[in-house]
Amino acid sequence: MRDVAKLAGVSHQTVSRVLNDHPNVRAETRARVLEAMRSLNYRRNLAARTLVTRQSDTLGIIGFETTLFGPASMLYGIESAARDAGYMVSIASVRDLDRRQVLEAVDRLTQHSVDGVIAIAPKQSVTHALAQAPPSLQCVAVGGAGESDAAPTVSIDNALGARLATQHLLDLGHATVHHAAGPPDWPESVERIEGWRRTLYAAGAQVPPVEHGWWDAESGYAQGQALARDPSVTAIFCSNDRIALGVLRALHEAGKRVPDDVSVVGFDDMPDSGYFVPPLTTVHQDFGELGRRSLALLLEHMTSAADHQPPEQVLVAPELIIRASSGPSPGR
Amino acid sequence: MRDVAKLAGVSHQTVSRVLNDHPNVRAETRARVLEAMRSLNYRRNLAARTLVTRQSDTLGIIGFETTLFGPASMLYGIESAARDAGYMVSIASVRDLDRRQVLEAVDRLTQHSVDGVIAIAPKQSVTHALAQAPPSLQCVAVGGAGESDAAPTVSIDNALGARLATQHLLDLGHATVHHAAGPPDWPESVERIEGWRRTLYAAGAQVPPVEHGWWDAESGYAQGQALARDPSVTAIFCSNDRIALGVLRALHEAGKRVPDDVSVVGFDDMPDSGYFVPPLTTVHQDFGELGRRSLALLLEHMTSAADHQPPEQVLVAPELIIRASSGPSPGR
DNA sequence: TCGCCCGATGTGAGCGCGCACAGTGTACGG
DNA sequence: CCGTACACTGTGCGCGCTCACATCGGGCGA
Repeated sequence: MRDVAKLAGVSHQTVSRVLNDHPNVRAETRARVLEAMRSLNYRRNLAARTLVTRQSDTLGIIGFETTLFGPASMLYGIESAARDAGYMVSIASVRDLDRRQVLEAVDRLTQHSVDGVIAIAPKQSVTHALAQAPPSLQCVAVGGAGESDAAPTVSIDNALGARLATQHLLDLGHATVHHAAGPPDWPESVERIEGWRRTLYAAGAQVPPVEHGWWDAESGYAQGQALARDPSVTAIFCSNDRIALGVLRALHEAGKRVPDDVSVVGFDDMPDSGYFVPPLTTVHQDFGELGRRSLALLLEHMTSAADHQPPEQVLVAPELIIRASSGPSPGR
Repeated sequence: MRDVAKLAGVSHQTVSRVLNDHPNVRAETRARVLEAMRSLNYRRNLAARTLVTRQSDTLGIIGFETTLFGPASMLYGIESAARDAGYMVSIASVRDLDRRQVLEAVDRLTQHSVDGVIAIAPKQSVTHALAQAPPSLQCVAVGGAGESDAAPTVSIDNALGARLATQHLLDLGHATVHHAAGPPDWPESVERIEGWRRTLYAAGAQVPPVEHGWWDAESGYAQGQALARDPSVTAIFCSNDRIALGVLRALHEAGKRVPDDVSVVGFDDMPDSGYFVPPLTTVHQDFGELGRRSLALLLEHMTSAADHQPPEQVLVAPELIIRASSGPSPGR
């Protein structure tokens, strides 16, 4: 920077002003400085800037299961929104969502002086842990938990999605809708169950028992095999597309035709779910939007850190995508 | 730090020594300093450290299509290996792989003074761009291109994978193997084609013409429809699992049974490919290993920056996973 | 004409660390 | 008894930048 100042014939402070777009610099001077910067191929040292301003223009992301499509998409959404806002992002992945690991991740990010943290946080333990973070650090949770008491949250309206799926199947004439659920300790899973249950209840339909599983096709396959044995099952709402994939295979192997004998609906709208056999009716989540909204929320909280509003909560509406896997009830 | 020094009754330098594990500190002194750090809840300011040491303990990752399973897995592999090695990672995603965007990403990372860069770089344009990065910045490319002239590279042995798949089908008695390829300008796709072609050639089998497509199921579906029309097709090697998914659907809709009429083999071993209908025989890539190896290679190059070895190239061997989608040739 | 204000620029300090070097005390051999 | 060696600790400095303040000069109203 000193070299630039010397070459442009100004003081280092004027260079700094040009760098930071201060208004009170004569246009000609600014041009001369810019020219000097270019010819010296100067780049400012952000570490020094961070040292004095105490802000790094870097955001931290606490990632969980980021190899899965949903989290990976959120990550991408956050990163690209952050770039547009002039922020860099650093990642701290977490193998499990227990308090210790989350706090450790927050700590690593803090050490590297991030200005804020977005946690991909499908379980409540994360928001709880986040509440223990230094209060000067703004945190936002994105992903799972609807009801957050600690941190501001952005999530999909899972209950709405479940309602859309369930109602769609009821409208097709199915007497009731069975559910292949995700893990019981994930709020996303729980909220989808609730949405499904309430919709059935509102329609006066019988509410079948729920089997829990993991989020993958293996679990869906197991649940599907059980459901295929029950002849009264004509419609299955699956808690995500991977589970639906397993259910589809189980039904196929049991000789049940989809959608003629049984209708299946998923959740997520994974990239290729339109090419399952048959193409899967599912609930589309806009993960990119989720990322963008969470970034916006974080930035908002960062600028107005003084006034302590109650933690906000943003819900993003999902959308039902109707494909071939759902059709009229066979009895109709 | 000054406060810690005061509380422990030592100088700031001694505190620094404790922080950096210098040997020449009396055990008792070290304990006193550590105690002071704990009681003041002291964390060292890494920005200041970076400023003086000129290294940030941060690595940059240039990401491309990180919502897909493969890149997302590499990202995760790199990140977790980096954490174990004491590094933080920052991400710079890139929408397209043209030189400008890649250089821009390198620039952003450089500004934030990363110590090295790993590029998830399935196309050669990236390694070329990487060569233009400041020579002080160590770069490693991971993912696609076998033949790199510029940067050290870690990639899957695509040709080997293709050979395993093709040979497997030939061994089952198929007269030849058709190929549903990926995009023609991706080295991964090209190398798989080459491996497939060479295997057929070595076996004296006829080499069918190749159709190119994108990496998704939609493209596989289109290719599959064309292949289903040709009664001589009994075996199809797909350039990835998503293409295979589309091919499976096309075959199913055309009334072809898998594997009775046509065998299908994929590439990637995506999480749920074992639950396709039927479960997909495929070539397993260890993306996590890829990430770890690339990190190791980068660190190696960073420590011995002086001696300019020719750019290394690491190949990771894939593995054939045999499932139900491949079986004996119907004519046999 | 004088004084005042404001835009444009320069000066010095210090952010929190690690490095080079200078000290201090203790042990040991001559 | 002194000198040397070594283990341990302290002192100043500067990394590159921004902030608060000082300075300078010209335009404008009284």
